[in-house]
Amino acid sequence: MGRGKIEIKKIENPTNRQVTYSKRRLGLMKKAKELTVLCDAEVLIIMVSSTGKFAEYCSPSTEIKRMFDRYQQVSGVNLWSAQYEKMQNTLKHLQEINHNLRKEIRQRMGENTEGLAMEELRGLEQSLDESLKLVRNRKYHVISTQTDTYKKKLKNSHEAYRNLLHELEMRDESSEYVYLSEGHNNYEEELALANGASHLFAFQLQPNQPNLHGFRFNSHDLSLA
Amino acid sequence: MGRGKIEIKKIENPTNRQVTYSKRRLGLMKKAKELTVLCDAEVLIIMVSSTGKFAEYCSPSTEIKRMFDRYQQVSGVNLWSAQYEKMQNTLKHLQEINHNLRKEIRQRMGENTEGLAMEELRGLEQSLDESLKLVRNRKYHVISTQTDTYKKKLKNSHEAYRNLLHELEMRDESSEYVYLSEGHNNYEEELALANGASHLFAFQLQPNQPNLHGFRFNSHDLSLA
DNA sequence: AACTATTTATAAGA
DNA sequence: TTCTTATAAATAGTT
Repeated sequence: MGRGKIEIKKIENPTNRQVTYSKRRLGLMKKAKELTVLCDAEVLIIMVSSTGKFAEYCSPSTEIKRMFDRYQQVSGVNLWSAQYEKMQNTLKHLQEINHNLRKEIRQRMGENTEGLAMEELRGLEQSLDESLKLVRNRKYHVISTQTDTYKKKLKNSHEAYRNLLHELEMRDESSEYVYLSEGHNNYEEELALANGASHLFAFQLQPNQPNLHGFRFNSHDLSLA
Repeated sequence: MGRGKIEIKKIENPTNRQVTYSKRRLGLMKKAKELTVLCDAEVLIIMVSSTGKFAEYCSPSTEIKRMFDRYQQVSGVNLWSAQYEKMQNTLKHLQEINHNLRKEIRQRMGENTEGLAMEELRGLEQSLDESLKLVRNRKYHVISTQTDTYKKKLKNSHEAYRNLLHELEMRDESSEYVYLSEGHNNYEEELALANGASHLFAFQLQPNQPNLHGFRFNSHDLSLA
């Protein structure tokens, strides 16, 4: 349809090719629009020229995403299958690991041990025994550190107090204010009060007894997966 | 381009519309093919008729998926961002949970306890103590069950053996075969042999000593995430 | 589905 | 690029 008939094969002259592309691209778009209107159809065209230029036509009231979704359904080709499957696998793997971790925690809490063989039970017992020792060591370390700190603090305030008292006595021997220190010479009692954590000492006295009315170590939330 | 000029508006007669759709669909395809060949371009057409029939054209050497990916890049529209983000969030959530679970396991193994407060340490210690008791109970239960089983087995075979021996003696008082039973009257030894698990007894004798050269309870693989 | 009068698209040239 | 125009191609209405 032009001044002369042409053979349908690649136009070698790049300029000619470009010109023809422009003209025919517009022609194709026009035809697509007409089809859309005349026949109440949905049309999606995506084009890339040999120079890499994009062009698209999408019939009004048609969403590209929806079009592709429907295309996927009809063709049975899943365009995202690669990415999707990859992510799905990662997800599955994570959930599996998660499950195993929860299982291990449960076993380390002494639950679900029915399926364990004798050797595994022995291993678990040994591991728990070692862990308990480590935690106790850590606890004693924290206790001693805290105690030292409070002892020093108390000693310092005691000294400051004595100095102050001494100074007052020196300054005003006939003062009406009398500071009585006898009632406060119980060192342990003052230490506990300064500490503000009386249970800490109760704990020190019976370090292996479970604290039935105090804090309990909670498992992390096991709600997901 | 026909016997008469037509207005570009929806063809109300359904039969006519369908016929026109068929004709023009083929025309559009042909144009697309020609464009592809003449201009060395890539073309993708997806069509849906008003009756819901799908049709597609995709230039050779063009993959729909690749075309679509490129389209996304150019248009900047991420067509499956919703899905993708949702999965990404799930992944992130799972990894977080995973991290917390590992942290709990490490703490239950007595590691990474530096960050724990006094109360948490006490709770952890108590939990480990309870768990250890549970595991030991379970172990003793397994041991006693196994031991009972083997004792019964051994008793049965012993009886069977005695019966056999007795029968032989009755049948043939002058037999050349003499069964000596003295060497096998060590009950404990036979039990251990029947058990096939001599370490089990070693373990029974010192149930609280770590087994330094035997099985160790292993943590699950912590390689991922 | 085939025909064909007519409209439409476009190749080549300006 | 855009316009022009001769001509090829597409197709509306008919059979």
